[in-house]
Amino acid sequence: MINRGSLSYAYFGSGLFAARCLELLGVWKAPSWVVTAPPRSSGRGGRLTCTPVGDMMRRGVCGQTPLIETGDVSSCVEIMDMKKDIYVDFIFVVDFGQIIREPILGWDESIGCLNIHPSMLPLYRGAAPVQRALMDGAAETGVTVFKLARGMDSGPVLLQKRVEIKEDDNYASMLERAAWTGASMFIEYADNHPIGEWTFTPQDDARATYAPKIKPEEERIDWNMPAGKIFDKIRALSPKPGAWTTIRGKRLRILTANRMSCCSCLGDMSCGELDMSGLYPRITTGDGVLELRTIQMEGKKIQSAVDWKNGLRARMGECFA
RNA sequence: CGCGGGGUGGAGCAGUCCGGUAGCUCGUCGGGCUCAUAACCCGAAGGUCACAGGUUCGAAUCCUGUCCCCGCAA
Repeated sequence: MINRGSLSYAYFGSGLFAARCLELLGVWKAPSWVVTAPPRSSGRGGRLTCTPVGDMMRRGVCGQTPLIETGDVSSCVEIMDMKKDIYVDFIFVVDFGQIIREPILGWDESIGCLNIHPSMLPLYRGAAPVQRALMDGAAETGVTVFKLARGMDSGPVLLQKRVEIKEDDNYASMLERAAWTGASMFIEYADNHPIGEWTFTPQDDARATYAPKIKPEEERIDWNMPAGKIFDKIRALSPKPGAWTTIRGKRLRILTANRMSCCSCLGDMSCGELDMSGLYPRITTGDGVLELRTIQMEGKKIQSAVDWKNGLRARMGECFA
């Protein structure tokens, strides 16, 4: 049974994950209207920058779909008017960045607000579920479609699916896989189940864990940590905002690295010390050795660690700080 | 007008302060050594030093303007 023609939804989203989910859902069925955060002064020179969702809408990915940009959904008159003018069966709230309160939370003539969250709720509730799962070195995470309730990411679950985390995955690749999995899962369900038959299962709050936003100080690498932990941090923050260290007083971002399988015994080298003898630079950690693959020096473009090494004119025993 | 770094042979960089025949690591091509090699040795090609103007006997280097790339902070 396909009821593709009868479903309608509004879409509230701001970030990258929101933009990607919207893109995928839009192929299936375009939203009736979209809400995102307003452009804000950002980036070099403080120019106005749209959210990824706002940017996407401006590029015409959703055709002429109306777009509302507001920093305060709860008291946004345009949203109230839109809701009156264009009926929707539910609202998707994805990676939106604002807490949904009354009156919008109470707009549940049919379904209310649905959220796509890239984790196996009740695990990793909060702002940075993908990054936290990667940082924890998890072998899998998931994606959940649930109904918004008052507590953060605590509402009853409609759909849920596991997503594998591979050794070479990072934040970007996991975000993509979660968006793809979440959107396909939802589309398949919606195409085969009339909205009246959608069933929700409460979360087990006792099992809940939290994934707080990444704080800037967490982005710095402590070379005294074991190689595995550092590796996970690099993946979790790659490509943005990037885990970093410093050398010669400048910031060096590490986008990709490898754990060295065997030769984790570089004699008496100290933590953070560089070994430039191989093709790729290697660095000693608290436990084991990491091989740098892709880096970015402050003020420079992203480059292969090989290129960086070639131009570095490295001295013996140089260290990251 | 938020702060700052950078644009030099195919790649990454040094040289710029104190103007004077363009250098390093790597790659490419040719040759050699080797059972062999991403290893080693020898050799070669390849650059309007972002662009425009100015100062000068002479500018990658000093002055002025333009374009492009990037980091930080918000």
